[in-house]
Amino acid sequence: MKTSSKSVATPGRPAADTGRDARELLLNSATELFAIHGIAATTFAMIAKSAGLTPAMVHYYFKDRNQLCDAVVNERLLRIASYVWDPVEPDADPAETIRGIVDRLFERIELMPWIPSLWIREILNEGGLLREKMLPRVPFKGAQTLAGVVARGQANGSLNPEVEPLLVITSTLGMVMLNIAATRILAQALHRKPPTRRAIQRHITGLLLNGVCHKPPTRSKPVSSTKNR
Amino acid sequence: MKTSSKSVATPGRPAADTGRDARELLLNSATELFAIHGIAATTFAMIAKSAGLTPAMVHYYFKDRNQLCDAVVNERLLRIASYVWDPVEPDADPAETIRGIVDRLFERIELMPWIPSLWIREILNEGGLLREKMLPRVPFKGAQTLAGVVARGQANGSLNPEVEPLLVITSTLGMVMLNIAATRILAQALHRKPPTRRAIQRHITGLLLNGVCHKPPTRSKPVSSTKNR
Amino acid sequence: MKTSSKSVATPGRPAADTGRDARELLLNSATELFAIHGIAATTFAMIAKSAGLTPAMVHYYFKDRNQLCDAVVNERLLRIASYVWDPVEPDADPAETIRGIVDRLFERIELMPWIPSLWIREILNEGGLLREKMLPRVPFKGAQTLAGVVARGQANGSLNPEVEPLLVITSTLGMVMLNIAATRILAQALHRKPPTRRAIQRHITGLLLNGVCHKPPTRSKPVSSTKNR
Amino acid sequence: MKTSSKSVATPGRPAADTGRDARELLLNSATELFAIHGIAATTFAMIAKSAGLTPAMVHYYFKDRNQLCDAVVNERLLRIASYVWDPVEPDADPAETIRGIVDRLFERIELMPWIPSLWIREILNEGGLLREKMLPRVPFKGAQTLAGVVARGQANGSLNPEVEPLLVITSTLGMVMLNIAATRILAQALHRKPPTRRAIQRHITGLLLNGVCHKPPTRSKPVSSTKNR
DNA sequence: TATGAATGAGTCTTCATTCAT
DNA sequence: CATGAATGAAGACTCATTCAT
Repeated sequence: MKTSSKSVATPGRPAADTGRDARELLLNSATELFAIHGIAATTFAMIAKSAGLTPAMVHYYFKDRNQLCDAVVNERLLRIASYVWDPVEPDADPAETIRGIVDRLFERIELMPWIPSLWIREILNEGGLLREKMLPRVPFKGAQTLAGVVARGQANGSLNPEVEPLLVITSTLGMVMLNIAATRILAQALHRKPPTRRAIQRHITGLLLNGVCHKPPTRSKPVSSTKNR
Repeated sequence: MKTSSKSVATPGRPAADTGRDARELLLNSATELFAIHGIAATTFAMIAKSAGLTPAMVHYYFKDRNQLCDAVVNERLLRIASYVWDPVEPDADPAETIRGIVDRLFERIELMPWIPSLWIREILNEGGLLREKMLPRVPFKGAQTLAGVVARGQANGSLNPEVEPLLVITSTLGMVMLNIAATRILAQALHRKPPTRRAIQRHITGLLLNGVCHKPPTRSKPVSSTKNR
Repeated sequence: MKTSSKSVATPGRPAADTGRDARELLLNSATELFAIHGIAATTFAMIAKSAGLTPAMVHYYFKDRNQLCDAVVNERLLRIASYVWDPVEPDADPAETIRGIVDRLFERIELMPWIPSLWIREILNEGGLLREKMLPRVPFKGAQTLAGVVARGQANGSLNPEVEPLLVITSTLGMVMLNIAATRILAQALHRKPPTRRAIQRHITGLLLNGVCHKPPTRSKPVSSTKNR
Repeated sequence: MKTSSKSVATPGRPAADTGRDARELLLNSATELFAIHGIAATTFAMIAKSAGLTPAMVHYYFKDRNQLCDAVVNERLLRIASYVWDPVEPDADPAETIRGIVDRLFERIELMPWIPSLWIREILNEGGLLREKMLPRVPFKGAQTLAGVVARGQANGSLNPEVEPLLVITSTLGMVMLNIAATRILAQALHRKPPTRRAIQRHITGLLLNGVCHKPPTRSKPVSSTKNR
């Protein structure tokens, strides 16, 4: 479902929370359009039209573009970040940790396909308009934990020593976002049919684990630990 | 005269005499601003101001934004693509091939730091405004050759079988672009000093070669050097 | 409210309450300025100023110049054309038919003095900007009926055989439009006082009927009157 | 030929009067474009392009649009006016006088097809940009002579008394200009083939003479007195 | 809560005009 | 004589924002 907080139309109170619905609708439209066209190039009119409402409503609920961005960060992006990073544990196996991050990220992207575009455009990118909003609020504990896990593994001698622990964070996130974002265009350019999502996931996990962990992990278990949903 | 003072231009970049030719100046400004703010959000006034000229000059030389984009593609991006991909050979060693691509790309980015941003924003990204202009013109032979090299290596049993040959293309490019783009923000967020460019390059090469090639390549030679082109 | 105060509008003209509705005001201003300066030379600023509004309002109601022209055609010109041509009957007397057209046209021009200029400039003229919009929508049945009436009269031997039935259409319309448009300039150039509208009408009717009908019509009734419609 | 004063390339003097040629070329282009698009809507760039020269050249020869208009009036329009009106004689037969004017006008239009459009648009029309330039310079003696001839004929009782002598001037000019201008559009709208120029001329002469002169003139002689060239 | 009207500021674009060459 | 470069001024058009209803 798109709007997680959609009212259940309590009988008796005809449309008391119509407003919340409209707000969610607009926020969804905004997020998707931000991903496709970029934040700066998305007009209030586009958002309103896509939500079947008027531009004045966008202004009514979000005041201006800046506060709309705040809403996207708080009510969409931060939740995703928590979902992905919070389960990371300091004492876990490096391979399992990375695999878990990749799996959870894939899972979220399946639900919200705008994630890679928006992340690449407006967070990763220099000049991205959500960068400064996200930075102070992202739960970096998870990310730092990952870096720590890798560093310790390298100290053990069990991980690829050329890898930079800090960059494992960006490489992991980026590998997922980027390959998903690039798949369609690549297949189209080369006139081949695009790899399935499952193949992409296997590629990423295989490449990352192999690349970071020096020796290929045991591959007895299936690609995804979350039962490849 | 316009052409008399034009130097013999390094591919992908006008040259040492930047500042002589208004057109080149504008094209440089445009390219850099496109990378930072995105094409749609970059106004002619911004470009002109950054080049120390008037907005009308932008129209004088490029007519409209579309043709300005054409110029960016033809006179900047395509040259870079050729430089990176053209040397790829069908019978080469997979590891050396990947290492070469990474090295050449790093080299270009050193010269033109706007490359990762622009590539991510406007080519890779869905809705990117240079996508449709680049696609039909990119020299895909090099990219396909890489995929072929990897596939053959997999058939040999010498390469990681989980890797998808097609995605090695995006993973290689992306790994470079993305880690460079993300490095600054990551260090800033975590309050550590950013990895050196050399460390980044070692990380990427190490991760990729290890990830793709199953066994780490001989590491007798230094990670990478710009002299091996 | 926009519609509640709208009067029952004389055809071809919004109504008595001009000034209430910004759209009507703008359309009136536009039509008049189009007649005086030509469509291409009339700026939105001119229209807005003449209506006491802002240029942005023109865009608000009409989007662009093309749609403004559509409105002029649909809400002004076509109504006039219908008013003038619809009453033409196939079995009527040629003289009475022509007289009727002239009279109705004069009547409309009295109300909307911009008609001749606009018609000449933007419909009649090669390159006129309303030509292509009007052509497919004008009620040509009336015009063709006139041509038929004339042709039949010529077959009878009762009308001037040198006259070309098709050109009677343009000659009738043109004679009116043109003499009205030219009167002021002519008098001014020759330093005489301009003929009255009534004298112009008598001149046109007399010249046309005499010219087309071979023998002067009975002149017992006054040249023309607006009561015979 | 288009350029009446085109240099004959005197042998020995390679291109001394190239300039005159360019000027004539530009003046021709300007005149034609003025007729089609209107003066205000014709840019220097359009004129230059149509003449195969640069916009700066237009400025070089004519300084600004106003002086370009002066040139059109002095070097084109006034000559035509003289040609048409100068031969009018005070004691001539009214019918012959009108016929002569029509014939000479047709003759000029055959050579310079832009005449009707330009005359209608920019002289006849209220707001026409050549109006004020032509007015004080037109040889009105001819026109006034025509009016006098008609008035005297009416006093004799030999001409249609309903006709206004002053308006015979405009009606005559206008009948020609307008029917020529309207013919193509009319035929196109009604899906019939347009009348030949000869049919148009017969229609006009027949209508005018019959209309003004009360009794049809003897039609023993051919339509045009100038041997219908 | 919702909207249509209204607008000022800003962007793209065109154009006449100037000027150095 | 001729041109390409350059620009200020102005036009079309967009858009976020305000406001009355």
